[in-house]
Amino acid sequence: MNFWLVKQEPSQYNWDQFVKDKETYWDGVRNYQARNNLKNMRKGDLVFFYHSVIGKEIKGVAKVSKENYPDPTSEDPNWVVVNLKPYKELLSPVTLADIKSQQKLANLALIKQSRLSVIPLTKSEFKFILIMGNTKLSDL
DNA sequence: GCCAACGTTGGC
DNA sequence: GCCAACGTTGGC
Repeated sequence: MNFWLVKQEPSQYNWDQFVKDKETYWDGVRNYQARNNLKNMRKGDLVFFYHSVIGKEIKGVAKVSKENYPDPTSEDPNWVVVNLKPYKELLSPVTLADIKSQQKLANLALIKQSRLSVIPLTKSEFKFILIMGNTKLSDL
């Protein structure tokens, strides 16, 4: 299983809307590095949902429910989406400031490449952030 | 609201 | 193929 983090501005699409929708396709990725990460997602992978600009915090965990397919919002076959389902809300959201204060997380692309919107994480990074969020997952 | 970082575009 | 100009993202 692999671990990821996706970013979105909550004014455009936020965690609460995602929970209401029950499932969504993650569209609008127009960056090759982020696109390549989308393509590497496998069904069942766990994905942090991060609110950029407003809040700047990880709100919850999503699960990949469908692997990459062409982005229905683009004519260009280069771009793909995956389907995500809400899996678990973090008991306490983990802020960017929290993450920056942790030496263990200093190598996260979230910090190093602030413009990348789809980011891979290691299992230990993922687990560490879950602990920071006071959240346990039964299948980890 | 500003600006640094970075990706993309287009002229040469 | 290089690089300047420009646009976008996102933290502060």
